[in-house]
Amino acid sequence: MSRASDRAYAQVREMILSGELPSGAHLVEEVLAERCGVSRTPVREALRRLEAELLVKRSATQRMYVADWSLDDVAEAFDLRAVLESMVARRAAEKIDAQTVKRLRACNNAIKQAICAEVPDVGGFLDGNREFHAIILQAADSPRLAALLATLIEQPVVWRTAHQYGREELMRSHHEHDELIAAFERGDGGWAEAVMAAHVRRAFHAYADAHKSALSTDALVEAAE
Amino acid sequence: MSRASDRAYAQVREMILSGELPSGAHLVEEVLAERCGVSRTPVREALRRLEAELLVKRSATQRMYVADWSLDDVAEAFDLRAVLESMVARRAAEKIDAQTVKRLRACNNAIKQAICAEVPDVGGFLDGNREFHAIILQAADSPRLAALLATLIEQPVVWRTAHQYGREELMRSHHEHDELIAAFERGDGGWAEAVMAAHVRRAFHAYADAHKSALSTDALVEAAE
DNA sequence: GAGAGTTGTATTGTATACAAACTGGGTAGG
DNA sequence: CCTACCCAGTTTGTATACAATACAACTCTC
Repeated sequence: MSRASDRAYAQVREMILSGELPSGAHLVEEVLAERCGVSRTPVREALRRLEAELLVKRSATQRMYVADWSLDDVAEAFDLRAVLESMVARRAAEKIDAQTVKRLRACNNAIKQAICAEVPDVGGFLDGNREFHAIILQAADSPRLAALLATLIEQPVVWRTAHQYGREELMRSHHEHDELIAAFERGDGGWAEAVMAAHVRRAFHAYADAHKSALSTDALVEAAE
Repeated sequence: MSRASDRAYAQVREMILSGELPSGAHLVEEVLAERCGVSRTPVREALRRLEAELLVKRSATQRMYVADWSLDDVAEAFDLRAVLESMVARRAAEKIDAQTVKRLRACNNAIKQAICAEVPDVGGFLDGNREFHAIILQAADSPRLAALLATLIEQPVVWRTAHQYGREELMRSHHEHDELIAAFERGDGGWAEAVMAAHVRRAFHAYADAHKSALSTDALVEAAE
């Protein structure tokens, strides 16, 4: 991540996801270039990548704006993730070796440690979670699938969701991972696929619930003003 | 397609798919720029797009090469297409209106015309086919799915396949379209999904068969040299 | 006062120049 | 003979200048 275009990508992405650049904001290359401390060239590259992720959209006349993600959009993205991650799980189950299963188990143990700390370590949970899914993606040995998922990784959405989780919900996630491991051990692609689909769909509903309560909070704040 | 980067994209892509730039060939920006009659800037943009489609890959040191697509890679791509197009079909079936179904029917009639000409009009078939799937994609109203499929549209593969088809096989494709329309009329997402999955998977095997005979031809040619 | 044309400004697209990084081969030292 | 290193030639990354296009405000006309 030392190249200028990577920094620009990371920074602009962060500005969007943090809300510093709100939905619909016009993204002017030169302004972003200055804020990132680089020239327009790497900013352009970053914008193309963000466009592919649908985080920014362009008008008919090539101007770039921050896309607005409605709950429907998030639902659609989770739908896709569910389908693709399930496919990953099935392929992984059919190809995985004993040693990789061992790594998954170790990783899921680390996740459990993070959850069971005195105060749940959400950061640790997220790192473990990321690694767990990365190992599976690698085991699936499918560059195209990996490429498609990369454009869908709404890690920030997962992040927000996890922070809403209580210990109990984090444990449910952990147990689903266990079930995935069991499916992998038996090389049962169908089982792995089904568990993964449920895993992602549950995550979506956790997000949606959090979203709804956030909306009501916003409404309250607005009413108070 | 009047912007230089679009032309560069189309031209480089064509050079790759036609075999003018063979698998593994090193893609030097300046050389491509000259061949396309543009500067390096639009070529770079084109290469990033092709990279996202996995038509070119980059080495650890940022050099670009033409990716080599084994039969396994093509199989993986078709797998993905089958899953995603099925999802498109299901969503479309749940949202489509009568007028759009009418357009599909008209489109499929045009396809039939092309097939039933004295000499089958493969170009017409391909145009109709493209339009048919585009209408469905539009009806599914899912920008993310559309974006993902765009990076998978191996139209050239479809093209090669269709040219191997006889009239009978073209008609089978036509009849599958009819069945899709029937599923749409009834709003039966499950049916549409299943038919579409079969449609794509059959296309893959048609490709694989053609590929195998092409391979033996190649082998013969090599042996003769 | 409304609408079409016009012009100045803002923004994106492309070309080019230069800087940084990699490649491959040759040479010195072990 | 092998290894490590270094140097010239390539190739990619970034900055900047300029061209093309879009936008918005202002006329001018009716």
